[in-house]
Amino acid sequence: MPHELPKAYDPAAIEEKWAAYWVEQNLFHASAADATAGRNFTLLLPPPNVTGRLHMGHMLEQTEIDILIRWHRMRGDHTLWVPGTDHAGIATQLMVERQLAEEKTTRQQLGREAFLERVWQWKKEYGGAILEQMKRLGVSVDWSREYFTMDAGLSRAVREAFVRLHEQGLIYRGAYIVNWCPRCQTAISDLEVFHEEQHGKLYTIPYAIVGTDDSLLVATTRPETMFGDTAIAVHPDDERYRHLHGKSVRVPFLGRQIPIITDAWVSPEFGTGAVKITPAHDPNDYAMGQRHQLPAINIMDETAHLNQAAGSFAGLDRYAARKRIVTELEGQPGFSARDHTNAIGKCDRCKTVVEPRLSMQWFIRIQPLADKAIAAVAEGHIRITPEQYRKTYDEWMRNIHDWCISRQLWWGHRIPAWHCGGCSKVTVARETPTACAHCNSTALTQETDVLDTWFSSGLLPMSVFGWPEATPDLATFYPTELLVTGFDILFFWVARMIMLGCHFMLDVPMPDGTPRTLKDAVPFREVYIHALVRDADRQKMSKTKGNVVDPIAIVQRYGTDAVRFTLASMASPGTDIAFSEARTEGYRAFANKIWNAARFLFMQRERFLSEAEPDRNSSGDFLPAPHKEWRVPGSAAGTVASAGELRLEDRWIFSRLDRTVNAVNTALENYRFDDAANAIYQFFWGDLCDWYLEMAKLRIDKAESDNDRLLSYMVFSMIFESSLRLLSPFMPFITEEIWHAFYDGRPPASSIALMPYPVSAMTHVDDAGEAEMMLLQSLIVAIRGARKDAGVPEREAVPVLLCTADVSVFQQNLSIIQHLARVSTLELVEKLPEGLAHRATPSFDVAVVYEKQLDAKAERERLTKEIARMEKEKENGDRQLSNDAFLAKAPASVVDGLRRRNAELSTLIPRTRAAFDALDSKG
RNA sequence: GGGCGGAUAGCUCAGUUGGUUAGAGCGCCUGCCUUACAAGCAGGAUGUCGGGGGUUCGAGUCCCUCUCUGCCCACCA
Repeated sequence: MPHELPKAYDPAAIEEKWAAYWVEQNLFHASAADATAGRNFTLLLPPPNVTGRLHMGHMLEQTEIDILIRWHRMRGDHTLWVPGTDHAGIATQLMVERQLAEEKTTRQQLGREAFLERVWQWKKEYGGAILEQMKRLGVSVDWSREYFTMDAGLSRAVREAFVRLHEQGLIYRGAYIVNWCPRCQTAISDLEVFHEEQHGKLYTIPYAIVGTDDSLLVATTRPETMFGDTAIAVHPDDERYRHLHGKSVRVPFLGRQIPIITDAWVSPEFGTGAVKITPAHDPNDYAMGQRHQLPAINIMDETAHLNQAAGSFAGLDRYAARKRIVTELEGQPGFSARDHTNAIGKCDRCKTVVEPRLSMQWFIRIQPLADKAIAAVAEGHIRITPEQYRKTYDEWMRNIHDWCISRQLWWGHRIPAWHCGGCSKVTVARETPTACAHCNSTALTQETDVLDTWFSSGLLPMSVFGWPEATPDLATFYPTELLVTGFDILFFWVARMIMLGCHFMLDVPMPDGTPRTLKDAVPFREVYIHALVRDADRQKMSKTKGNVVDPIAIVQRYGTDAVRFTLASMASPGTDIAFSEARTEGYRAFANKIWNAARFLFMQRERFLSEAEPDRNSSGDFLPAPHKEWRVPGSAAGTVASAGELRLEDRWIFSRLDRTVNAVNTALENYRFDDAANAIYQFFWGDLCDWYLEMAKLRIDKAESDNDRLLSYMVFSMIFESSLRLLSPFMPFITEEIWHAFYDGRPPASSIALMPYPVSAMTHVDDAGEAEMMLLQSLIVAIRGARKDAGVPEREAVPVLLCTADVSVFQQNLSIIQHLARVSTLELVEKLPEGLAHRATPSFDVAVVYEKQLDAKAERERLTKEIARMEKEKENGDRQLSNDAFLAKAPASVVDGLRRRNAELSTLIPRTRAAFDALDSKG
């Protein structure tokens, strides 16, 4: 019995049930086969790392996506949301390595094969956690399409992409200086390095000049790299060093001779104006080494310990070496150290200081890809919202460097390249080759490096639909419509998807066989960058600060719907979200409000013998014609209209709903989740519950006719049902529960999520009705206020005197006024007597008759303020209206509005003043 | 070093192309257990819209400048 809903809403009691129901029913499955009607709305979930636990950022992202997805689905679009997880190379390997460390072993001891087995095992055991958490949030993804970036199909796509890029000459291998993480023992891309200001020292070190007793002072922050020095550079125009051009110096400790060279890159102002050049350990030095054909001496191993090239310093860690060098140089003439702050690069994953290191790596020649990616956005094939990020994207794309895609890890897609033992050349192939492509030797060993994780995720919009096969899925769902993601992976992921998608998909013909252009090669047509979720004090959430809010915990406390609504209502574009539990509490109260409105409805339902049974609403309009769509079983004419004339409040609430529906749809079109949420909130609570429901209550109790009773109940029913559908994308759980109860076991669909979303053509907007209702409301509010001033007990009905030019609206709605403002008699008078609690408005003056005197002091204060405010406003208005320039230039509507308001004020001010004087005379 | 954003009520934030009285939620004050809801109802207080200057008939909104504050990018040892 639905009307026996518990008094307070308990989300825990229903959410698990519906979450499971949605998954079991495979409710959100979409296939290429049923893409017949409506347009496609396809979207990829940014795949969380297998190592991940759900955090507030995920929840915001998924809430926003789910709102949009549910909205589109209800609007009749062919909607697909594809979930999956990312193998997250470094992060996952790190996780398992830690586990091994606890067992006092290492991956090296285990060996590659066994280690990978361990990782798969780990993945099987823990990798699904985040998806399980997502299920709890009720996100409407197509679970039957769940993927993992190392699945066979996706791995095949990775190999295919690699081979093709290689064939096209866009992948090359070579020894270049890269960012090396000595802890992870792998190369990482520029993006995986973050810079941090660090207080260090700038050392000045004397290098003996060959053939003289002098020395050249060289400034450096990294003395330990001196063993790899192959030159000292000065600016060609630096007069201080002109005499040294062409001379040599000796590297301290080693005595090795290196030339003094000139290069305009050197800035004479910094340090001593002489800079040591270490091509194997600094990107700038590397570039200079190239320009001057300098040798590069690698002095460190992969753990950043010095090697044989460092002479007696060999074996020392880079920092130990620095310390010893400084100790040994201290006291030497010319040596000095001063404080110096500079930004140093650290590994994104493990925070270890990155070592620039010369090593053999694989790269993508990025420019040709970047060109297409720039064009795709510039030509409007991809829209970026908020727009400010478009510039960021553009700037990054234009300054892009070749992408180092090889990683010296074990967990990941192994590079499909084989080294030949015979000719030592490389064979790149889709499947394991039997012989070297160059010399036919069979002595092949596969490349040990794996690919950057982002290489595979960059292919996802294609690969999840079967690329490189020309599958129906690829034809139907590519390009996806929208990508919703955080700013932090704009370059890592978004940019890569655009580059790879544009590059490869241009070669895939359109479903009708015509060649594909950039417009349809893009992986998505729109990118929406969502906000960052911070804590209530605007601090970034981080484990170290201990301020991380666990979404699941919050969800358990307040209900998923309340948390979702909180996030939506705070998600205004371009601003971070300060997540506050106080706000969530407020929306839990909102959920409770919805719940109780439902209880009210169900209670009333019991009172009607023949229940109103809403028909399925086929057109999607929330109420294109209520008298057609809603039948009353057993009634003669069987329509709402036949039950009686719609009253003012009925017309008004239809009008308000129509506006709200319009506002919500418009807001969602523009990603204004906040506007959408607020519009619904305001309508449901402020209009429907606070006013309509109260009016319906007394009509149902005391209506003059049975028809009118039924009518008010039915209107409330309809509005309520439409509100549920309107709310459903935001609060899927509670709306699902109540909606099923609403249909009492005979729902028109298996889920409210499959019902049409309310749309509005603004045909129910009733300006006159809204104006009349506003007048009625303002009278009720004025009486309530006056009652309060007079100290009337809450429940006591009192006589009220009203002075107004037009009494019709009040007359027609007398019973509403009497009940909502607790009025015993409403008497129309020419002039209000003095000394009563009183309110003046432009349209009427009203006073309550109550013997207890009002608090004259408080009343005087209130009126004084009121008069001052109005006088100031009038003054401003008068000034503007007497200004010819204003009259000439301002639009007529503004001038008219001001005139009208000023006219109101000129009657209001004296009336209010009279009330004030009346108080005065009473003492 | 370059770029982007923010500063509006005690707190967290809205405020469309400049246009009449700057809004919401939470918090606060007062009164109510009114048979949907005390997670509620009703009433109420609160702002020199960061400072200064300018454009305009009119500026929270546009321009300049200053202060404070986030964030991103960057190979100067």
